[in-house]
Amino acid sequence: MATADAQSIAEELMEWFSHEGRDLPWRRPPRTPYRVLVSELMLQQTRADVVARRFEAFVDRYPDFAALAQATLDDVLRAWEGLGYYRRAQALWRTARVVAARGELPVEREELLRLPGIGPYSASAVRSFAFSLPDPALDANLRRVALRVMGERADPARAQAQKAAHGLLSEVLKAGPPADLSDALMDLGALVCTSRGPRCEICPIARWCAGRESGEPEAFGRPAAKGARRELRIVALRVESELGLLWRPRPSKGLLAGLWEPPHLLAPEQPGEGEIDRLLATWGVRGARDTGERWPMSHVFTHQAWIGEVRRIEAESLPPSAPARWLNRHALAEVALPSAFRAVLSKGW
DNA sequence: AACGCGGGGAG
DNA sequence: CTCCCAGCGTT
Repeated sequence: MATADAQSIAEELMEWFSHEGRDLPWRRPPRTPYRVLVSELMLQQTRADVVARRFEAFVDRYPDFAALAQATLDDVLRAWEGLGYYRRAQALWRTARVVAARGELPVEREELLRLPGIGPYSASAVRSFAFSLPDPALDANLRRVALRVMGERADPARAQAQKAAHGLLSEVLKAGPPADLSDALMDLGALVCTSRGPRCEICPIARWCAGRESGEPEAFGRPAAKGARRELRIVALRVESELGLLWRPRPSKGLLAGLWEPPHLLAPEQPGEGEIDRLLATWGVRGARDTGERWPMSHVFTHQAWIGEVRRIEAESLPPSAPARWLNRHALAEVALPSAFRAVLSKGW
């Protein structure tokens, strides 16, 4: 993005914002650090129009850090009722106590990040809205707008995508009043450059937008679809000896906790033969011979899908590395086997 | 990187 | 109904 483009984008945003910007309670003067912080905590994962109905009652009851710090947590939680994510109310109250004791809200990013409930977004929001510093607050709106302008397909949650968005928007915020430009970018994301059904025909910065030029602006800047699970390739081994099949218990926490598993490899790409050999060595298998027999297996979880094959291996009847064990037919019937690995037992077991 | 955490608005 | 929202803290 050329400096001249950042300048032009800033000018168009300011012009558009002057007549299309939203009138939101926390934007009205005085835009003090306290009011900014309260609004930002309320706005975490909560739409602006919902917060707009609740903001004034809260700051009327607790007008400043001192008032909030003196309240009991129970009272603050009651004032938060209906807003959800009640942990935010506790964090705000704790931060108020720190600030009331300290005197004022810090300006430095690192110091803000140490306060309860203030993460990367809120720290930047305080700096841009309360102190008018060119520090883009990368919420869902600003990420989406930036990634569409850049034509960047990356998942907005990824660090790499955020770095790119930060670079572009820093330039824009330096080309005008950072607080107003941040307001404008938020409103653009909420009213025009929406997650679904963006209205490119009325967008003031469409001329600079690669996403619009591509003809599929919706394809950029959206969170990875919930249903779109990660696909992993799997090679599971049916290692046979005269004593049975090789299995071991999985860790007691996490996916399929405590169930039993056979030797297998999971990776985004098909594993190489060397990895199979190392896997067998790790399990303490001696005299392994690949029979060449293979059959397909697949399993779909909520968050990931395994697609691959089972390979039949023959090995010597020597003790494997703990906690792996040879399980005969009787033992296999006694332990818990995830259905994901049932395919290992087909073809004769 | 992936979850859990509330509740509501929009399509 | 599903998707998504001015995210953070924890693992």
